[in-house]
Amino acid sequence: MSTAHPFTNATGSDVRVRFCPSPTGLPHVGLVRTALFNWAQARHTGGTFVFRIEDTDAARDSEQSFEQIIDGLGWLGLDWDEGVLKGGPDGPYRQSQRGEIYRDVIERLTASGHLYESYMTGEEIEARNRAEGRPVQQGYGNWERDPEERAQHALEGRQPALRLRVPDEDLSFDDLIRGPITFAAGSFPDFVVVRPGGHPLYTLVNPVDDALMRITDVLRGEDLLPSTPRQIALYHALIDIGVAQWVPRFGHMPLVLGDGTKKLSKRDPESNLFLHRERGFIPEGLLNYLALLGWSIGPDRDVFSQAELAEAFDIRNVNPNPARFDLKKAESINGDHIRRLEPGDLASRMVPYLQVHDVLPAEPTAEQLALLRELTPLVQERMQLLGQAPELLASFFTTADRLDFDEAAVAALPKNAEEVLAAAEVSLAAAGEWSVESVRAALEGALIEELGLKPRVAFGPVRVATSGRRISPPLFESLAILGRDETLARVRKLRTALAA
RNA sequence: GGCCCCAUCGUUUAGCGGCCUAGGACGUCGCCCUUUCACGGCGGUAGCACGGGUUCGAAUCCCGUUGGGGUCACCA
Repeated sequence: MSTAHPFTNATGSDVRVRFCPSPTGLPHVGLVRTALFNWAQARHTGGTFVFRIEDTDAARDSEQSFEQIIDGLGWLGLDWDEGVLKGGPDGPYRQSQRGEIYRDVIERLTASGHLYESYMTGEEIEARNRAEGRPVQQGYGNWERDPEERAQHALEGRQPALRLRVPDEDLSFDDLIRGPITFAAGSFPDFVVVRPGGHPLYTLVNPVDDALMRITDVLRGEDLLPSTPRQIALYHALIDIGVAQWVPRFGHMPLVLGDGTKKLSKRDPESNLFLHRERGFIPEGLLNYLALLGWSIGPDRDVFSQAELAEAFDIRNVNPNPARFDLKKAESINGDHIRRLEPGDLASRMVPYLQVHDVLPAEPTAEQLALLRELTPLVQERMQLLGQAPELLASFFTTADRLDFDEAAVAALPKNAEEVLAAAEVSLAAAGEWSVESVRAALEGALIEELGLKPRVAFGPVRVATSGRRISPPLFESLAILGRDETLARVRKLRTALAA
């Protein structure tokens, strides 16, 4: 490796990483994982996290997608130090606003002979490969390095693209995750960096911005590994003209796979960040699970906070194997994090989910919020997703006359359900002060002791009557919260329904 | 096809030459707790792809095979 083109050896607070998505489509989990690992590396080293937007493809980029990415990062609590919406010394941070900067670099690269004009179209390249008996997949043959070749096409008055003249030497780098990797000289041809008409491409602007923003560690998906030697070649050119001082380190993170063996596709619903949010993942849980895709905080442990992640994370400990997105495990981790929340916090987080399902109105009353807070401990241990809250809690925010009984739950009731309910009604009506203990005493006395029923048979009908469901929060606690009148009304309602 | 990457239970991960008769978690199965569902507890199931080396000793190092994946745009 030539000493003229050194790699960086930055450590600690000199580390600079970046996240630079292209705003095309919905944020997906692979994108989030990339952001997360970059964030974690910056926070762990005490370095700087730069957030840049690569919107150089007007045909595919959208403002909506940009806003969704901002929304997603904000929701997850992945904050950046320099970049979009925040500013910094190297702005602007949207590539669509950096045209002047690229024009200048392109001019200097051309003047120094690193770029040359290329007039051949894709069809011409293919035709020539066929004519010369080369495999078409080999692509461009660097023919226009020869000024005479160029001149022929130029005469036709065409606009040239610009290609980087790649060095005729092996290109190696020490991948932070995979170790030493070498690409042999000649394994890729001179590539286009500027379209005819002057529009710069990703192949140029990505390394140029990384250089200008003095990025030290490029952490990205494994799918970009094959393009790394091209970027290093460009870096060498940028060092030659004084735009860059060194080549960054690279770390290629394993791909996130879908159900099969294939990369998680954007079409796959499991890849959609917002779908997970809608289903009730909390940021703590999703972040924790995503971190587990390729990384581990240590043996015998897999539930941790974002702060603990930052404390322990090191990109060099990331496992190079591709990892499958396992929704079951993700939900389990999420459930663990829900259990870690303060009840008051959990209650507030459930509100939007309850509103979507009309369990709560857009403007809940203080009484409703207090009731929700009171109910939270009853459901906290039986949820993996916030989206499960409406099903569990709906019956507490309605009245007997509007309560619906789940058909399957009613159908599964024992034959003597009506008799059970009658006994329950009498005993509950006669119970003294209404409390968890008095409700328990009344029901156990009437159903277990007097009727001699098994608890399962005894309490099932009462549960269905009061919650409308087969599954509910703990029964006695639920009844205590519902109150005597409401409880009795519901028991009577189910009795009537069964008698009909 | 060329180039490149990867290879431990179904999944994910620990393991960085002896601590491994390979550990954890999710899943799954059984049991306990229990008024449902959960939570929790206990126990079971199941893995180093294969073949050569190197070494006193290999899941760990090297080579090969096989398998999987990525990438080969005037997209990013």
